[in-house]
Amino acid sequence: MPSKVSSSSKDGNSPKISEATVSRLPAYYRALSQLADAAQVRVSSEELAALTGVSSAMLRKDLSHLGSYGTRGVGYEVEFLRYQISREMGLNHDWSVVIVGVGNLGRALAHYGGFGSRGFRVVALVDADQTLIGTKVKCGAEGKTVELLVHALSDLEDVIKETNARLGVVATPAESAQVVSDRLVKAGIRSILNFAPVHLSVPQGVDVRKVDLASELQILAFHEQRKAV
Amino acid sequence: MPSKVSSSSKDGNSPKISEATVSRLPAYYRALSQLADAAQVRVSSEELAALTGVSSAMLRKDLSHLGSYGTRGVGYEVEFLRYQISREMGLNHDWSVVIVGVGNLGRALAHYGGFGSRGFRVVALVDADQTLIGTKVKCGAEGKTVELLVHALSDLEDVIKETNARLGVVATPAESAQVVSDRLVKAGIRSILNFAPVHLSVPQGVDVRKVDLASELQILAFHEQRKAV
DNA sequence: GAGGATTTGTGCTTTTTTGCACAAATGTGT
DNA sequence: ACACATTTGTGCAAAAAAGCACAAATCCTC
Repeated sequence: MPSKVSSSSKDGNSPKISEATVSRLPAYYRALSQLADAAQVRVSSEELAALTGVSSAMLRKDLSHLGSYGTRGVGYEVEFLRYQISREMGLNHDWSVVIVGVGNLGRALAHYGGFGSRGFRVVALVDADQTLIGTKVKCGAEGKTVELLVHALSDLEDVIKETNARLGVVATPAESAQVVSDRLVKAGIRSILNFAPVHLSVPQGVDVRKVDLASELQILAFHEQRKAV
Repeated sequence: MPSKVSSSSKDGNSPKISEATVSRLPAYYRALSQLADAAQVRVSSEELAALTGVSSAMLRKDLSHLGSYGTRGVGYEVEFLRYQISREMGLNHDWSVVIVGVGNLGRALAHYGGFGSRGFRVVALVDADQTLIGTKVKCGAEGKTVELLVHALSDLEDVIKETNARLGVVATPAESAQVVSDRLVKAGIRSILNFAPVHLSVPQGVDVRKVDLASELQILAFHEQRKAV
């Protein structure tokens, strides 16, 4: 058999990048962005691994799943690798995000600059609270803030259709999270980031990622307790 | 060898609960709290698993690492199991938390009710911004809010000593996160929850958990892109 | 008090993830 | 042109996690 057969870079069937790898790609991407900002041209697996807190072997294996983008004896080109990761993760185009729940957390998320700078744009705010509906909330970090109108929860479907939102953020109290989630799914959203401290049950094909602040502290507390011998 | 040798419930050496199990205990604890609030007395592994989004077999194996707290043919007693988990995780006493960085996110965290209701108490706020230092910020959810003074970053060590804080939350911009982390460690903090989008390097013995909002959205975006066939 | 219906706890298997070590490929210097 | 220093990519081994299936223990009914 000759050296290469047909591993065309865009096979129909994706080569199944493992979940563990996917969860680390954002960190690599961020570190590469930092390096690019600092005008660094090349980076070794050792250096990039140190920046992201993984072992260099793991980093290389992770990257090898995307393709063979490094040069032996040299390293990786920062901009090129960054582009490849962003393409693989779908960050080369913007993603529209709808935030449901405009309490303290929802507002903080709307303000958060990290979203806008990484291909995410908050395009809609929704809440059930009558006293919030119709008010305007600043979105985005300093530099390019936009004011968004808070829509009624009853208009959720329309808002999603109009804004073409693909990602939904649930920042409501625990009690309403499941109901909101159901409506997001019914409106066509298939990717949900959940900040409410409850498990959301969704039909197959819908992804939910949960961020639970209290849980994180509890995990820390567990280890902290063990340290105190 | 006879059936049981000496598995006394409190061995000197902890029986090594796996990290994956630890990361799920908070979810079990929360679900049990809900059930307790609803005055439910018993729960089966099947029911509790459904509430937390894991398989019943996994739930049982997780719980078996803590001890044998269920009754075959019956299930688990809600209050008893809840207590056992809380004890194991060190939630039977309060943990003092210092939040560094009182921007949008830091304030949202301070407000967040989920902390207080689960054994965590925000006891100090610290920031480097001169215009924030000395101002007062409301802490805790509705019901029992407390106003806390924002201290100067330069007083970090004193504040930690006075308040006896054990857990540190980094909610600063990425640029300052590593410096803040170093100072937290130097002041004796060995458990850090990091919201800044950078990897913190800390000496051995210090735990860091990272919550990265943008990363979560990126992971969702990755899967969302794959769905679009 | 015996038999059947439940439901836990766990040994074993399978899958996933991590880690090691080294061959393959590149650049460099003489 | 050739030996040598680097650094990637990867096969293989080890460890961790998840899943299966069933024996052991309990309750309920008659």
